[in-house]
Amino acid sequence: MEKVVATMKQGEQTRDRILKSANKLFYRRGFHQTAFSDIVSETGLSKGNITYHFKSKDTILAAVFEQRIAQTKATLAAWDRQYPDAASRLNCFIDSLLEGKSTLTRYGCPNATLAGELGKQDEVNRELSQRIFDTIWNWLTTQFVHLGLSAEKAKDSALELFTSAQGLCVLAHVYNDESLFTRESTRLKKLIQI
Amino acid sequence: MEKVVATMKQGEQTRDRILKSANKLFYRRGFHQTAFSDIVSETGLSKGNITYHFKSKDTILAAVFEQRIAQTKATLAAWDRQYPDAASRLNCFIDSLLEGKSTLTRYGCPNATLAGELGKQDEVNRELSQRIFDTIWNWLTTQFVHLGLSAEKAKDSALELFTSAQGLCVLAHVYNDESLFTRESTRLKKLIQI
DNA sequence: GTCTATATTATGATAGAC
DNA sequence: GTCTATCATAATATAGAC
Repeated sequence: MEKVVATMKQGEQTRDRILKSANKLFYRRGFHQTAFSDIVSETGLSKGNITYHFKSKDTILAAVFEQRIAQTKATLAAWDRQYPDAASRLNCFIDSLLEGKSTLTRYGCPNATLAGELGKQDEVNRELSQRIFDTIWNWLTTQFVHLGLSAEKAKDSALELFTSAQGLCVLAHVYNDESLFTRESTRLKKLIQI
Repeated sequence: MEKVVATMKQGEQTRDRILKSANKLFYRRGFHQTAFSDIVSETGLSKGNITYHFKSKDTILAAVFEQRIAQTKATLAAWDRQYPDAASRLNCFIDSLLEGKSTLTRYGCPNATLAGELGKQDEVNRELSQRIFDTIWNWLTTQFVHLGLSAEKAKDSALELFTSAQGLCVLAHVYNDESLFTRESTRLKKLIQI
């Protein structure tokens, strides 16, 4: 989970601030459309200071990926702690789409759009995206197993739910229409009725 | 449809050649990752000549969009002419995914990835992507109506099929695993059984 | 650790010869 | 209509003062 700011040293805080801003910008503008100067504006730090903490833009990207992977795992672990039953946990997944629908519509899925931009040529970045997707797919599969499905069937159900969610993000983004999320939520909820 | 090269004037042929190369590059590398010099290499033309036909990179992009919209309409119209029944036409849609699975896995859906890259800030480009998506969604809806569904239900079924296809493209791309297409094709085929 | 200033490249766009 | 050559700019990366 996220460190409490008060317990961080100054350099650590700065590093964290850079990462937060970069993550936001890479999501909202895209990686290549985010210039170094954008990160300067967003953080309020100097270019030199940012370079002190990350020697290149690619280094920032790698750190952003690591942060996203950790964040994804943390979120899923929190749901696991909060809800003892798989049905409620799967509900969390769908509800998180509905709660984030406004942003997801405006900018698409953060992981899919970044993967789409970076995965075309760079194999390394594609694999980092894959790690995030794998974390989610495995977690979904585990929940369906808890609902009583076989390993095989659970993975299929997880795939169906995951692809539906991703497809929904794509269409909502292209149409700039967040009502697609509520419109399809009924069907999504049906997928978790076992 | 595409003009026959023999009937084109020289300038028209050049213009067409630029468009074809740019479309390919924008798909495989992304718009911002495609430099002017890449189009020069791909076409074998000089930079000056390309500029003569399109005054800027954005002008090329706009023309690529128009070409894609026309191409999408042409493909769907061809299926309409070739197959009298809606079931066969919907089969064409699914089969086209399977036939293109290798490229779709490598680079994602050409329209979704371009929309993901360009739709984040530029409203105009998002709307051009939307026109392509709308062409497809409307066509799918029409087919489901022909199968006997009400206008409302047909649009829902079309949405489910379309989102599934898009989600599939996202996951296959991230996982670099084209077998996901064959794996999910059974479920997709079920969606067109009315 | 943080800043300002500079170097280096590469990109999109233009000018002008043929 | 097509080419070569050049310009202006914007972006990443680096150097060095405080």
